[in-house]
Parts: sequence; C-alpha cells; structure tokens
Amino acid sequence: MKPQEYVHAALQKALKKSEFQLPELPYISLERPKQEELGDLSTPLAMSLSKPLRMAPRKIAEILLQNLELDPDYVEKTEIAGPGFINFYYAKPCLQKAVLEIIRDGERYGRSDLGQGRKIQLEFVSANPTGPLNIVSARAAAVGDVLTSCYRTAGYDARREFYVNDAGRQIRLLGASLSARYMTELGHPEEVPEEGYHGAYLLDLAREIAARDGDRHGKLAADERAALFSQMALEYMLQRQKASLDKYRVVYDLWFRESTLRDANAQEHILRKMAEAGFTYEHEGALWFRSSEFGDEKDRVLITQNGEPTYFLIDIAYHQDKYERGFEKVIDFWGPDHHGYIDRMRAAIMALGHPKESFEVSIIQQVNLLRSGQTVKMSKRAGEIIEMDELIEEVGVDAARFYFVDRRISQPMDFDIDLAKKQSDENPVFYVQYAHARICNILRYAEEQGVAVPESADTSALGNAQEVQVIKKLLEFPDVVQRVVLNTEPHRISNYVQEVATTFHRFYHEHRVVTEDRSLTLARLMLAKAARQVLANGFALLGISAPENMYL
RNA sequence: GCGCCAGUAGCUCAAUAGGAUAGAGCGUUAGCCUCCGGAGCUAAAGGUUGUGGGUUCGAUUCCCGCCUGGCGCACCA
Repeated sequence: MKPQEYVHAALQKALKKSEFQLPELPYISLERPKQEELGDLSTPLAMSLSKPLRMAPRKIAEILLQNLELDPDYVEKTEIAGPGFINFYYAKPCLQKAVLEIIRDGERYGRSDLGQGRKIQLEFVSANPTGPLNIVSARAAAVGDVLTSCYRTAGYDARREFYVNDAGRQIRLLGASLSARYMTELGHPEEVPEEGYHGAYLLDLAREIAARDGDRHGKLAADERAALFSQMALEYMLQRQKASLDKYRVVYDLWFRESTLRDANAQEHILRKMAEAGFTYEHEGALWFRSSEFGDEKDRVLITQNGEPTYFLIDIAYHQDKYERGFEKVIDFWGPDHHGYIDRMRAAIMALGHPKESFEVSIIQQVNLLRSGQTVKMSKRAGEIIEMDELIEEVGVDAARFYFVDRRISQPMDFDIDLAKKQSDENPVFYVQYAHARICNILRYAEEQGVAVPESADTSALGNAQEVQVIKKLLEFPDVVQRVVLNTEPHRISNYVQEVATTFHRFYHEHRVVTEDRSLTLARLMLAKAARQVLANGFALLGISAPENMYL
C-alpha cells in the first residue's frame, strides 16, 4: 500500500473511533506541506471540523491523534502544528520498499482505476479541411493528445476523435477556389472567389492536377467541375492534415466525417426527438429550438427559412451520435472564439436527455504570434499563418509538444517565432531528457565497472536527505496523473517531470551511485532505475522521446 | 451595452479541492569539474498576487464593484 493510502485509511478509522457528533463522515483532505520541515503529509481536518463541532481545532486534533493507530514502518512521527494541522512523517522502511515497487510495476506505474473503465471521448483540433494545420492547432493537438493518455492511465477507456467538416459552404468554396486555380493553370484565367481560399497550397495542387489530368476537367460543366474539385481538394487536405499530425505523434481513433451524418439524414432523427419532447416550434418560417429553457440566453434556429439545416443542428446530431456510440462522457476542446456556443450545445444535450455533466467543453486559449517581440496578426489572407509542419521542422516534435503542454490551457500564450529556435537550447524538455540520459549512463557505467544491475536488490541502505527526496517525488506520480484528469490540467505532468529531474540531479551531485560499498551501490542503482522508470512513464504520457544518450 | 476568459518577480510560467513563509526557468550577480555526462549543481538579488471591498481561524484561490487586455453576442460555419 502506498503511504498516502495508508494514512488516509488510518484517519478514517480514527474519525470513527473518536465518535464526533457529525451528520456524515467528512472529506479527509491530505496534502503535501510546502515546507519539508512540516512533514510529508498534512491534513487540515481538525480545522474544518472546528465549526460544526464548536470545538478548538487543536483540541480536535488531539482527540484524533489519541485514536490514531499507525504502523511505525509507515509513519514514524505525527504532530499538531500551527492552527491545527496534523502532520505525518513517513518512516524509512516504507520509502525503501516503494523503490522496488515502482521498479516492479514498470511501465504500469502511475496507473489507477479512477475511471473504472468508463468510456470517454475527447474531440480536439477538428480544424476545417480547407488549409494546412497551423500553430494554433498544434497547441490543441498536444493538449488533447496528452490528456487522452492521462485519462487512459487513470483507468478510463478514452478515445481521440477528429471531426471533419467535409460538407457545406466552405467545402464548396474550397472546390471553387481550386477549380479557379486549375482553369488559370490551363490558360483560362479565373478569379479565386472573394470568400475563397487564396493560399499557395491550392496553387500547388492545381498544378499537380493539371500535370496529371491535363485539360479534361476543363470540359466539364461548371457545377460538375466544382463538385469534383471539392472532393479532390478535400481528400488532399485531409491527407495532408493527417500527415502533419502523424509527424506530431498524434494518432486519432476516429476521423468522423460530417457527411456521414448528412447522408444518413441524422438531423431528422434529432428533429423528431426534439419535437416529441416539445422543444421545437415554428416562427417566421424557421424551426426553432427552445434552448433558453436549458440555460441558453435565447432560442436557436435549427432549420432556416430556406429549409436548410443550420450548422448547429448538424452539430447536435454529431453529439447525439457520440452518445449513441456508448460514450458516457464527451469532452470537446474549442478555441476561445467558440465559447459563446457552449450554452446552446449543452442545452441541446440536456434536451436529448443526457446528463448535464456528461458534456464538457474545455477552451484552449489562443496562441499569440510574435515576431521579434511584435504581435503578428494571423490571417490566411495575409499569408501569416505558421504551419504546424514548419514548427515541427524548426523546433522538433519533443520541444514543440512540451512547450504547448507546459502551460495551463486557460492561459493565452505568446509564441515568438524568432525565439522558438533559440529556445530549443533552453527548452525545459532538454533538461528532463538529460536527466533520463544521465541515469542510463550511470547504469551503463555500473555494468562497465563489473556491477551487474539486478532486477531487484536490498534498498535499506537508502536514507539520506537527497535519496529520500527523490523517493517521495516518485511516489507522487499516480496522484499527479489523477489531478491532470480531474482538473483538465495537462501542464501538471510536464511540471512534475521537471521536478523529478531536479531532485535526481540534486541527488547525483551530492552522492556517487557506483562506490566501493557494494550494498550501497546496489541500493542506489535501484533508486536510479526507479527514477528512470518514472521519467520514462511521464515522457510516454507527454509523447516525447526518452533518449538514452543526448549526444548521438 | 451584455456575456465569457485572463491579469502573479524584468520576461515565460507554477502554486496540489480555501491552507502554514507565493515557487521554478530565463535573464542579472557570486561560487562549484583530479569525481558515474557542466544540456548539471549551490547561493544572492528580484513581489502591496491589476485595484477596492466582502465572506472566515486562514484568500493568488470563493463573492461583489472597478481598471486593463483577448474573445464572443447570426436563420455563417
């Protein structure tokens, strides 16, 4: 049992034994004090009980301590401190044992059954297939990918999904833009539509098509040609987006196409369900959804006066489809420009009979583009978009992913293009990878010195300040993963990995691993192995590589 | 005008369900390699947590007002 779990259970027992007059068992909060001198775990329980019990916190703490039974192999000391905190100090035997448990768990270390196998879906990026993925998508891709990994590790059956808007006006425009480029290429100049897509990527594609197919599409009727070019442009863009994400190590379980919903007339299904429940009405020739009954600021149109389904209606159908595929929870990652959309989507989900909490939207704040400290307006027209591929090319996948995940998603972030390259030298990702490589090197060195590194060894020689610090840090890993999931805070995992690296570097500088003392050497090799395992597991969640050598 | 999000060291960011003395990196300054990798380590300087109130044993965290910035407020997608 992990020491945290042990203390929690012991406190629960003590609480019962103390026979306080309480309506229900209170929540037992356990936290790590900021200062080391205040112990390894601390609970403010006595303070929070002070009011309901109308008793001094320190008095409550005393009663709790009297009823607390602790195995000295787990906890060597307790104390009441400050206004009424109860602090716990871990005993060395359980820390020494923990090192071997981490090694034994291997790549499974960090897992928990918090999610109990619940099916959960994360939808992220879902960029329109009208251009290459840009740097904003790179943030969403990194965040969504890492979060999904953490959900899996925390015991959820989590899936990644990309929603492809392959129908509607913008695809028609995309086709028209490509068609115009193609005709121009054939010597019949046509203007790219005002609202169309002017990027160079379509020009390249048009040339490719012209070289391959010659002028035979030029003979088609205009609308026929438009349809054909829409299809060609779409498949090309999708393939390109997939390739970028692949390079970025983001692999989706499903690329869901909007057209499958339209082909199946999924919107009819929604309209029927909503009408049956009495949530729709007609007004001025349009069909409306009473979303205001579910907290939206006003009702929304589902079918326009022209009889067209709105994008909103199709989106409802998409989300209904998610539920029908068995997902108990659905998390969407949107840009800040879509936050106004949340209330109506949630309203629809509630109207369809799904629990309010089953639908969650996380807004990933924007990426501000800077060039030498100056803000750059990103617009497709001005050609100022930075493509994801360029980013990967410039700074590398590891650095890019780490950079995006290392900040909390609610914080807008600046991305200085000129700094990005320079930053690759100073990027914290190298710091953590260096720690991993260094440990690998120590293990190699030990072998060279004739010390075979065993699977397991006696660790009772571990106990100095730096060793203990490393072990305690390693023990936090499963909690960190759970917190990432519970609070949608992927940056915690990258922060944590940096802390592990720091504690290990510190240990390394104070003590040699390979020494004359054989049992001490073996014990420290175990510590090094455990640290390497935790780093590697953290890197796996982050989707970055775990180099055994930094100088190759 | 209404709504959502944010504001923490010179810069980029943290702060674990409201917890104890707000912490890291970069940059600045001063140290540390006869020793398993110096892409490392140790230390110093740097703060009225935008601002004014409130809630309580305790507030960067929760509530209200104000200031600044971003983004929304379509029968567009």
